[in-house]
Amino acid sequence: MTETRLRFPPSPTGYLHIGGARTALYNWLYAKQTGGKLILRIEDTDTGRSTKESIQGIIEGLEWLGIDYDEGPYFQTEFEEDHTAAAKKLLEKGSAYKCFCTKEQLDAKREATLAAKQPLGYDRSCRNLSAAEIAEKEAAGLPSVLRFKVPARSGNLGYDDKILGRIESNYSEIDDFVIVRSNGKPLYLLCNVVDDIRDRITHIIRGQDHMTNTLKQVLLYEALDAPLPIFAHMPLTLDTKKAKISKRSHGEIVAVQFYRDNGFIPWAFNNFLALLGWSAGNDQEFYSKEELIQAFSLERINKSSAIFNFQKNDPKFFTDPKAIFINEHYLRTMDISEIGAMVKKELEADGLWDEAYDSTKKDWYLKTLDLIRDRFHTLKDFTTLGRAYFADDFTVEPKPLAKNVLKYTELQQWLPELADRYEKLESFDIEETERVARELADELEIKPGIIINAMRTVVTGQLAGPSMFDILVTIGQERVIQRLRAVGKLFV
RNA sequence: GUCCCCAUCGUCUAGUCAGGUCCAGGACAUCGGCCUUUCACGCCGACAACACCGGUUCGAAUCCGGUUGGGGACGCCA
Repeated sequence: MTETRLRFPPSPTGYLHIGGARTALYNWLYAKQTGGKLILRIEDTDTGRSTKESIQGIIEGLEWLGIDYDEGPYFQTEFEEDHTAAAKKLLEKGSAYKCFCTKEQLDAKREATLAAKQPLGYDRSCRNLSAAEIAEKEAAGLPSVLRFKVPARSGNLGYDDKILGRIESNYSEIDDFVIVRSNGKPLYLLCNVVDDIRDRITHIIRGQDHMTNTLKQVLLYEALDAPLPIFAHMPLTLDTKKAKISKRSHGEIVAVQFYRDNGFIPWAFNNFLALLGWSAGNDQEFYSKEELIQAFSLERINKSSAIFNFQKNDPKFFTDPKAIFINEHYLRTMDISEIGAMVKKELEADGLWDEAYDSTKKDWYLKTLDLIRDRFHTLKDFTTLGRAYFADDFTVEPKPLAKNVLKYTELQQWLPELADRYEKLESFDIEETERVARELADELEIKPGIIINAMRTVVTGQLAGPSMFDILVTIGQERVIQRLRAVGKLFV
């Protein structure tokens, strides 16, 4: 059996978005599963729209996701000779012809046919120009494009799609498409096929928006005497209004980079993406990398498009709730040292990182993360909601401040009193801190909850968190005492 | 307009190819409850779908036809 060879060919006209990332992921999964190769090819022939930043963004995005490739990145513009040679071959063998129709003429015709509600498409007026006519036009200096000559056959052209099944269309429906611009630059339809032939691509997994291209490209493979690869057209990702997701209309929320910058765990995001349009046929929803590679299959990719379920300005979910749910799952179940490495980057970025967390305080660091990670949603939460564990300059949130502190002015005496008692403790552990706090509440004849909730607010700034006495021990005697004594400044 | 593709809870989906075990299963979200010093987690429960109409059949989510709906493509973009 020959080696499977897949490719991911983004056009660098914007950042890597979730649809592209999913396409890359599916190609990657299939390559891994079959022991094949994945090739990254940057399709930059649209020089007007391609940008360096975009290329960089795509490469970084793939790297963050952990989608690695075996060859490339290749750049399509570097293979212009191949494309031109193929165009020449097609012209010489009569599979293509020169067309002298100008853009203006074509635009006018298109409008007319549209108005007449006729099928759009080139009217083939240059298809049967004689050699003399062509020579005459060229002598007059008229520019021309090269068009592919769709074979004059009756019946249907088709191919077997791995996801959709047999796809067919009548030859009469296929347009004589342009393969070379008037400036001599070959176009996508041709370049893409020439590159795939050269790169010996065996499987093309791409979006359903390419289906009409595929019919044309099947003809190109035939004309170029190349074997046809296996095609698989994936469902598209749509927004909640069922419109195709695009960089332009949705903004950063559909960019892979957004998820990196908002504290997603890379594999969690892949896991989410994999399930958006594919399932193994059972109820499993969390997959390790190895499990997913093993379980993945082209045949089980859904035919119908999937909706990326995010609501603009949703106060509770900043993106698809399921994506967040999956991220939370990994956040709580991954090996704590792996979490530690990821949180390290967040702490570093915020200037909260202490080198000792990698050495003498490593044990404390990992235990603390383990203690607080249960109620977090993203990696970002460690430096925001969890700031009080790593620094003294955390903010006290208004809600718990009002509810748990300001409501009881006596706390200005009670908490310092508790601090004094804590200072005398020889063993600052869970049992002792709890005993002392409850004892004080008893003496004051108040509910322990008042003391405990006030403490939570003063010590962590948060309304909610882990068990209070776990927190005290984690934050440490000295810091706890300081924070309890400073309660007064919250009342001003 | 023309061609192509698709159609199960709000969302992701299982079940469709090989019709009965499906008055349709799971997950997220939502809403209740339990647990709890808080909030989460966890657990328990509720809500919620076979687009419609015909046909085939003893029997249809499943097969066939049509309708409707949605999407995609129709560039000297990729």
